[in-house]
Amino acid sequence: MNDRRIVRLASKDREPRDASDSAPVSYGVLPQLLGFHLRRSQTAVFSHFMEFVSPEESITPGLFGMLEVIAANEGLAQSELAKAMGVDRSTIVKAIDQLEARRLIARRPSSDDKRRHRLCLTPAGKAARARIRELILNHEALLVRSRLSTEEVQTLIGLLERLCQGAQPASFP
Amino acid sequence: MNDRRIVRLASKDREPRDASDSAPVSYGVLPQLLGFHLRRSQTAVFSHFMEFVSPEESITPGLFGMLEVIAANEGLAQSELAKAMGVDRSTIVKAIDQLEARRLIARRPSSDDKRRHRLCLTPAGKAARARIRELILNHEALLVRSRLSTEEVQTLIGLLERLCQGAQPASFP
DNA sequence: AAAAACTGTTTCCTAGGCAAACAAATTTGA
DNA sequence: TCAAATTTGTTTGCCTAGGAAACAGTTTTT
Repeated sequence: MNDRRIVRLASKDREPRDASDSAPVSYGVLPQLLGFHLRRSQTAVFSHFMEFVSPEESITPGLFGMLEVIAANEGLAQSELAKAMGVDRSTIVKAIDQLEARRLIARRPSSDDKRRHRLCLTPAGKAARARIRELILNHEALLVRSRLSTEEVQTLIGLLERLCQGAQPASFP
Repeated sequence: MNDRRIVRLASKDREPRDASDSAPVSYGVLPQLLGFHLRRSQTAVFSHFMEFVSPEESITPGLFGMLEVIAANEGLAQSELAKAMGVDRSTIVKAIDQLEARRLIARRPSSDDKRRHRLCLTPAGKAARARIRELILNHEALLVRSRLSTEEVQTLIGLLERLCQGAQPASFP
C-alpha cells in the first residue's frame, strides 16, 4: 500500500489520509479544467488588488470598473451601465449610491427623457479615477512582471478574449 | 463635435451619451487589464457550466470541486479541505452539510483523533462524481473547442499556472 | 498538570446579486 | 388621439457565499 509504516519519522502516526502524511492534497481532475485555473487566477489577481490598491484608495475592482465605464461614456444611463457590467439594473443602484455618496459621480437629470439619469464623474471623481488607474497599472505590473513576459501577457489576453467571444460583459475582476 | 445633428435617421434624438448614439459602450482602460479579462472569462465559463451541467446533475462548480478533492484524498479532515479550497473552515461546514444531506459524502469519525471528521465519498457519491466529471469534460470541450485549439488551451493553462505561482488555492470556477 | 493549540460548529455580520412589484415617463399602435 | 405597452430607476424580499468571533471538546506542548 504505502511505506509510511516503515518510514515513520514524523511525530504523529495518524490514520492515513491518502498517501503520505502531510503530502499536499491532490486536486483530482481539476487541474485539467480551464475553469479551475481561471477561478484560481481571478482570485489571485483579486487578492493582490485588494492588498495593493485598497489600502491607498479604498475601492474595489468592481467600483473602479464602473468609474471607468462612466468616465468613458459620459452621460450613460443606469440601465446601460448595468448592461455593460453584466448585472441586473436593480443591482447597480446600490453601487451607484456608494459612488455618489463619495462624491465621485453625479446623477444628472436628462433634459429630454425625465426617466433617465445621466451618470457623470465629478471633478473629484476624475481625479480619483486617474490616481486609481495608475495604482492599478502598478499593481498588475508588480503581480505579473515577475511571472510572465510582456509578450506572454499579450498572448494570455488574446486567448482570453477569444474565449469570451459572444459572452455578455462582466464587472471587472 | 459629432455628426449626429446631420445624420439623424434614428427615431430618437437623445442627448448624446458620448459619441454615436447606440454605439457599444467603451470600457476605457479595462481591456488593458488582465484582471478584467480573467473576470470575464471566469464568468463566461461559470455561466456555461450552469447552463450545461446543472440541469442534468444539480451541482455547482464549487461543490464538484469539493467532491473531487475529497475523492482524491480519502479521509481528509474538514480543515484540510477548507485550506485546499482556500476558504475559512467555518465556511466549509454548510457546504459539507449539503453534500452529506444528499448522501454523496459521509463524515466518519477518526479513530485516533476524536476532533476530526474523515470525509469520504459514499458509493452514490462515487457514482455521481464519475457522471459529473464526464459532463464537465463535455461542457469544457463544447465551450472551448469552437474558440481555441488544443494547443492553445494548453498554452492558456500553462500561462495561468505560472500566474498563480505561490498563490493559495481556490475553489473551482 | 497546566497552558496552548487545534477541530468542528454556531451565531452574527457583510457584500453581492436576482426577481418581482411599482410609479413615473415615454413610446407604440389602433 | 389616446389607450396600451414598454422603459427607467427604485424598493423590498430573498438567496448565496464568505469572514470573524466565540464555544466546547480534544489533543499537544511545556
